[in-house]
Amino acid sequence: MLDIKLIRTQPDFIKECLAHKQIADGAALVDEVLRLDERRRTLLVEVEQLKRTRNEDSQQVARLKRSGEDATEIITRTREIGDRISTLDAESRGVEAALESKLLEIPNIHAPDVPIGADESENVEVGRWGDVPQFDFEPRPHWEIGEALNIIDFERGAKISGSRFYVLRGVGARLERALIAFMLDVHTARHGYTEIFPPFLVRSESMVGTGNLPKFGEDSYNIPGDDLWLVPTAEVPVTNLHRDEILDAGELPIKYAAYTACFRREAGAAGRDTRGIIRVHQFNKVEMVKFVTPETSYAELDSLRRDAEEILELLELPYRTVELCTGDLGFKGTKAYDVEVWLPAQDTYREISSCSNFEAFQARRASIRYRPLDAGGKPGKPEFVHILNGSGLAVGRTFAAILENFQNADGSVRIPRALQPYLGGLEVIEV
RNA sequence: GGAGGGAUGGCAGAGCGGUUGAAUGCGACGGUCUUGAAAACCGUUGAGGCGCAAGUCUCCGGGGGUUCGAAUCCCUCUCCCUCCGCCA
Repeated sequence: MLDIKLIRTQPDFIKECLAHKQIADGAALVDEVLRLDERRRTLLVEVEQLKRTRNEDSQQVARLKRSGEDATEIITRTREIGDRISTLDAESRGVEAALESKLLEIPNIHAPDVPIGADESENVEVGRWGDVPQFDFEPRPHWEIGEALNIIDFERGAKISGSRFYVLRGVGARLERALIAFMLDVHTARHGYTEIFPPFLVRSESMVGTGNLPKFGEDSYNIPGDDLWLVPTAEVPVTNLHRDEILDAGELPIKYAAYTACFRREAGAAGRDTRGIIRVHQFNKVEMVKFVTPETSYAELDSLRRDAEEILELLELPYRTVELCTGDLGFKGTKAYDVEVWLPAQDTYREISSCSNFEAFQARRASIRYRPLDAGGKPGKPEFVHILNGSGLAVGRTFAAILENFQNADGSVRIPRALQPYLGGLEVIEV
């Protein structure tokens, strides 16, 4: 959520930012917010004046009654004021609710240095690591390798749960578990994150806090009778850990790493990535979430991205990192990097981590603040923290990348050295 | 699932429907005293909206209601606790 004061004072700037984000009705949205905000403040002034009068009158009633005098006249008069207040309050609540819901639909604005662009084709590559493997045979896609090794079972996954579900078995199941443990170990032991194991079901409020509701409800699975949602990412429960809290400046930065399964309906993805485990309804992911002071958030974004990249380096997987242009930045971010792993069979890099700074966008929605210290070290007024998050990494896609990058001509797959201890020393997966 | 009890400021804990945004204690911060510290004493100490400001309004788990007036009464939701049932 954006600061209403910013919209009020710089509406044209906001409209321009929304246009860069390719938001078609951005200007109309801003105008509607301005209109509602104006109306809200007008009502507020009027109703507050009436309430003041009522408060004074009520105290007058109290005085009269105490001294045993008659108060019926003033009570009658105040009753009318009360009715007027009820009417205005009702209208005020309506306007307030409308304003709130509009505000929740307005995307975040981008940081000033983000490249302007229409879509992902205008993202800017900012780094590249590792040598793309050369094969003296035609590299096979991970779904073929996985089935041949009898570690991925698509058919039975579909039987049990439908399309875009799969089953891991044997070494496959263990590899998945190994990756999760490995990633969490690196982030906690080397990168200083605190491990969190959150609930996989969250309430609507939590989804609103991170920006997954009200606009993107179709993307997630909802449990209708219970107002619960299956987490689309650990970002949702972990960010909401500190909802409605005021943190001490000394606690920041707070860095959490959490594994969860992630559930996504992929409603708009019909026909895309239908094969393999790149795009499925349930996948595992280790997520990093940071709560930081505003001055440090862009430096924290850089280190967050590095923390994700280092996992790939330790796993010997080639990747590149792109900075998202305004058109690809999405709803919540001010600035974001995608880390993309090399997938030989697709002959391309595919997103395996997305690292974003949201500045105060989520903090404002979820009311997560901290108490800054002034020059003399005294605690001041609460301010919103900046929140960032990034995948570290998408486990299923890492699994696929390992199969494809380390495949041998005979169908076996080499296990990267860093992962071997997590697989009982296994060096190669063989048929 | 059934039966009860509860939710108040950073924490603990009062609060006959009428100067209660809220006693008191602890904590924190500032000061006095001290070579320094402790103790003692004094003072300060919630959040938000509108407003240039003075100020004003709102908030005692959330929402709604009764009333001239609600932390206090009523309804409802959420969460927590105790007992029973069920259960990995």
